[in-house]
Amino acid sequence: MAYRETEKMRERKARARQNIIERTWECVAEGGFRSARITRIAGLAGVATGTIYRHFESREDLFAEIFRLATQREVDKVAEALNVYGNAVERLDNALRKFAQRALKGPMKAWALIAEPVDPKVEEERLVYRKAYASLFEQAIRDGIAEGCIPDQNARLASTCLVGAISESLVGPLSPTQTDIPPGQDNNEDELVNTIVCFCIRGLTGTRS
Amino acid sequence: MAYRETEKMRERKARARQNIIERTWECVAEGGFRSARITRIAGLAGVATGTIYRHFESREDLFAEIFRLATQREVDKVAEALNVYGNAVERLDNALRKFAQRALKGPMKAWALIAEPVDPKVEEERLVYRKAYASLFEQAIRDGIAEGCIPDQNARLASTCLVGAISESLVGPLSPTQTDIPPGQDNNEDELVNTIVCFCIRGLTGTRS
Amino acid sequence: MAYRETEKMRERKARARQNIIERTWECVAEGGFRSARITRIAGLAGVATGTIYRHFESREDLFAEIFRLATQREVDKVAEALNVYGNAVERLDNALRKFAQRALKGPMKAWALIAEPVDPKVEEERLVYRKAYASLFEQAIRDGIAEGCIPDQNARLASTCLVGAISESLVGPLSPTQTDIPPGQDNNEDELVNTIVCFCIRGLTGTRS
Amino acid sequence: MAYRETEKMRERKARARQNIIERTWECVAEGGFRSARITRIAGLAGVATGTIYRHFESREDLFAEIFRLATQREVDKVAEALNVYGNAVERLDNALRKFAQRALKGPMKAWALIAEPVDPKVEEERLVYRKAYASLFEQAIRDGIAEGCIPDQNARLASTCLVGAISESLVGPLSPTQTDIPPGQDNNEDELVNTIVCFCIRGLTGTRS
DNA sequence: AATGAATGAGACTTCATTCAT
DNA sequence: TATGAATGAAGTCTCATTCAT
Repeated sequence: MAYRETEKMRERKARARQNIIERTWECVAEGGFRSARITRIAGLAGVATGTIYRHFESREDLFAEIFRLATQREVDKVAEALNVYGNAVERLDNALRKFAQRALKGPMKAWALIAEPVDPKVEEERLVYRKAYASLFEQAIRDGIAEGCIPDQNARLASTCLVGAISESLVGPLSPTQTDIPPGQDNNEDELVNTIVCFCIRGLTGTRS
Repeated sequence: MAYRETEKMRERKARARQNIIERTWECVAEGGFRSARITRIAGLAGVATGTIYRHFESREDLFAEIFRLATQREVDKVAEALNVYGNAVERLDNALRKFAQRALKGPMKAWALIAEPVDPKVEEERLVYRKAYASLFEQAIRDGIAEGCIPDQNARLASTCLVGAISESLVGPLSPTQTDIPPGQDNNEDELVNTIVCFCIRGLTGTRS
Repeated sequence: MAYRETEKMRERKARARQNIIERTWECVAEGGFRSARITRIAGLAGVATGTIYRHFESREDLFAEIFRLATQREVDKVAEALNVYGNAVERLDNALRKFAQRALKGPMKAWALIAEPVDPKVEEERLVYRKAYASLFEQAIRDGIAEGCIPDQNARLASTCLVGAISESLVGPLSPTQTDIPPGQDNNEDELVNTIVCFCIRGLTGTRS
Repeated sequence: MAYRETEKMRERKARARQNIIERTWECVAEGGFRSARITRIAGLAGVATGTIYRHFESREDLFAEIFRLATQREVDKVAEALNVYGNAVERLDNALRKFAQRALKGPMKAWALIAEPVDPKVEEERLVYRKAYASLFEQAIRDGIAEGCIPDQNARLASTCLVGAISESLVGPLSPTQTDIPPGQDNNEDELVNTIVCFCIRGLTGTRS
């Protein structure tokens, strides 16, 4: 019979691609981009290595795509969290909390997106990502300055401080090698997030929240 | 006499070892640990690759040693900066400024010590390093709380936030991909350091400094 | 009616095959056999790669067929050019000129047919092709010897020399790497053809034409 | 004991390199550059693949070196053959004969040097090689014109014809697939060389030698 | 009969480490 | 003790061919 079920095949192909993407993201979640081998990804996805190359031009391109997708998801979440009802400080508080919570859930993923050294094409995506974050926070800070709830300051630099404080505070300390921190009240995730966000908000506003 | 010979040899060996260490640190300053090749290190040091292995068990061990030494130097600087006359906030301000300035002078070094992904043995050293920093800042924060110039808070977590905010703010923004930030007042190194340190101090104290 | 259907299908199939052949020859004209990818041929022909394999057993078989057809065309041209009115030398002069001119018009094609290294099955076809040429020229040379306008000699070997001299003189010098020959009178195509053909005729006749 | 026998090792290394070169040339003699695999070369040489890369930057560089060496040998032989006592025609006759005889001894080698499509770096060497040949023959032809034993003509073009006629006449017909030409007087190597060289000389001089 | 996604062997290359000298 | 040539596992990528649809 003729090959008419193009639709079905297209779907199947899309599924295969999606599968590769998900398996790749799994690998990245395990050890970052650098240690995600094409052979391992193919193995996990249950396809031949060549198949990866039918869906993506190169390892770098695959990673760039993964990065783009994961990043978009994160930025969207932050944008959404900034979009609640309230003044700028409240909205920033909400967004920072969201950002921190998500990073805590997948530290290696967060690290891969934020700090892992990557190839040029992926780094290019990261630049876009950083700019997206910077823009979001920066605008919210500007709003706060206009509203009078945040003192006048260099909004751009401040937004970088926010991302930095949270990233390192969460990603750094929680990286695999650091999970030996003795458990206790201090390690309670909620308190961790709370403390960091308070630090950030105070850093911005200069007031005890 | 035989003893003198041995003495001489020991000294010579120590010099060789020191030389390898210094050349390795140079390589790391260029491109981080990952891109520091044994062959290049040997080349710079003017010895054979095999000689490296007479002084260090493996590349990883060499790097761990490098890390340990570099780290100690940094921690010492911060400790020294914390040791000035003044109240806790002033001392922390001084230390954070020192930390930020040093990171700015050698961003790649700072990145290698703070954020570059490294092999387990090196990561182990990093943990020690983080703890050393944490301890120093933590103690200063506790002092501040006791003095009443810093509000009561989780000192350990706060110290992590400090390191994180500064690291990412400096190492991140100054990484190669971010050098396209348009030059201007904002890029002035002093202002950069100033802004970040203020953010940190406010984050700690909750007051506009 | 069933028969008519079959007839129509046969025709359609023949057209598809012809299309594949023409597109393949285009690819060969671009970069020779070696760089003619099945995927590219299929793309140009507007069919799937699998379809190629419905018409030809393998890439090698496809190339062998292409070679056979192209070759036949060339040999026919030479045969035709040898078939003019005149003595053997004049007829050979005419044929060599034709041969040279055609090679000049499509150097890559000529190179693919004459000199490109190819797989066994294609090489087999090349043998046939060479023999066809040899036979044509050989017969003309024999005619010339009989007519007395060409001195007695090994006609078969002489015919090989003719093909060789022209092929290399045209295909070799016109290959991409040699296009840096400074332009001028020497590069005039007509003069080039003229010189080579004269060389060949002199080689045969031993007289200054 | 200290590593003092640098001389010995240098010699050994040179031998290893020489060995690789010879084994590579063997591979080329079997199937040309294209089919000479690094793994096979390493296997023949009895070394690891990595060893090849200690002596040569890349496969292409190795081939370029092989080409350079083989080429130099050939050009030297021709230069030497042109350097005998006699007039230009006699010297050319001698050189062409030498050239033809050598090509006959190793057709695949000759083909690899003359006509096989190769990577850019190797092609670059070929250009040098072609120029060297062209220069040698061209000068001899000019000498002949000056001496009056060769009629005035485009010496450069003529020299190309010579190389072409011989190359194709010998390399083409004698390639592996063509060895099924029935043996007989015609296939006698001496006669073959003789015929081709006569053809060439007549092509140049326009006289029956 | 046509499709084209999937296959997977095989090619080149890198570089930390070893060991005869 | 120092040397550095040699090692070889491991990585990415290509492309002719197959086969379920």
